[in-house]
Amino acid sequence: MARRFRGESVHKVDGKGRVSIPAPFRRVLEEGDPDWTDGLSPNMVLVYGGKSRDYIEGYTMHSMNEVDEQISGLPRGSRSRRALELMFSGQSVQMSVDETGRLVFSPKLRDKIGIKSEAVFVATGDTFQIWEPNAYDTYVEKLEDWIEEEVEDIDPLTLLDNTTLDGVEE
Amino acid sequence: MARRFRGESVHKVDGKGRVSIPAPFRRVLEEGDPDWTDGLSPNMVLVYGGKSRDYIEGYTMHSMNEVDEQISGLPRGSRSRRALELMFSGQSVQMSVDETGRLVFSPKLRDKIGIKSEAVFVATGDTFQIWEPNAYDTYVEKLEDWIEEEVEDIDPLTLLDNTTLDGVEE
DNA sequence: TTTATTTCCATAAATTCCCATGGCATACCA
DNA sequence: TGGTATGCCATGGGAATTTATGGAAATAAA
Repeated sequence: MARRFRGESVHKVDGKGRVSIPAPFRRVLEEGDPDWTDGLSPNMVLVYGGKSRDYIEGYTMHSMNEVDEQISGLPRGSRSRRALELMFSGQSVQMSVDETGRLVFSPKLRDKIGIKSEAVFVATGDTFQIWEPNAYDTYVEKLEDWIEEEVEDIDPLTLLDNTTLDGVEE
Repeated sequence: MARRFRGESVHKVDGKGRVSIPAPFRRVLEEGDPDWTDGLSPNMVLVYGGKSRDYIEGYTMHSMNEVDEQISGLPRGSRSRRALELMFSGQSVQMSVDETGRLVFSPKLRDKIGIKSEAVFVATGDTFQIWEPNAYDTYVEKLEDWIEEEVEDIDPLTLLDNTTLDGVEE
């Protein structure tokens, strides 16, 4: 069972676009890179596709391979396959974490989500997301409000019971 | 059936945020960590999400895996899934109990529930809660009052009969 | 040769690791 | 059966690492 990303934290983005990856995330990236060995810096993939997404998604090499394989399973030339290929092959970058645990956002990436001087890293299971802080706050607030009103009960886990498939919007 | 947490106790929080985990809880954490073996220190997860919660929730690795898997079962991108991911992946931390049986609360965690120099650990079945002592007292009082007035009967166990799931909002 | 990238040092603050001590229990023993 | 040993538990202190982050030097690109 692969280790999962967990936690959220904010990091500075300097003029060159350099950002520290939260240390615990690095451990997961290392474990998730089949080529990684001790002193090396792990590889990973950032997906910035998805027109309406206002975050970038980070994958371990392992998770990305899984996605790639699933896509390969779709009929060649089918619309869904092409769409997924565009997003996960085209609109993504493979990069390696540098010696000091940072990665570099190209201007393109920064523009995509409007990052200026800080970025938020948020775990979401076997991937993580990178947000512009304000956008993230807004997102969290909305989601929390929704939880409050949806879950009269104390425990959000009751959400697991609602088989109600509420719209997969956006 | 997995071993359950039981009991409540107060512990000092030092300047670095270190707190001893009640020894009996440690035994449960050990049993609940699939990777744990004899001399090792068990891993565990603290969940601090939930806007209106004024406590932090402790999970064994096992319980947390169960939750994670259930969440993975929800439709990708659905609102409930995102809400749960935010709370259980984003707003949580994995950590390991140290050699001396302690764990470390980051300032962020301490702020969340207002912990200063002491913390209360309370068992709640297969998870436990961590409270700021005063907040906990208040909570307990309210709950006891509620029991008094709601349960004319002498035995609280009669509550088991009421299938009525009325939320105990604080 | 200018601008943009990488690499390579530098460092303060945060976090982990290691060692230490007083209390309590329970086990052991003569 | 009074006393002593043994061991775990709660807590503290300080040293040793690891992070996060900045800046300069070295390379590559335009």
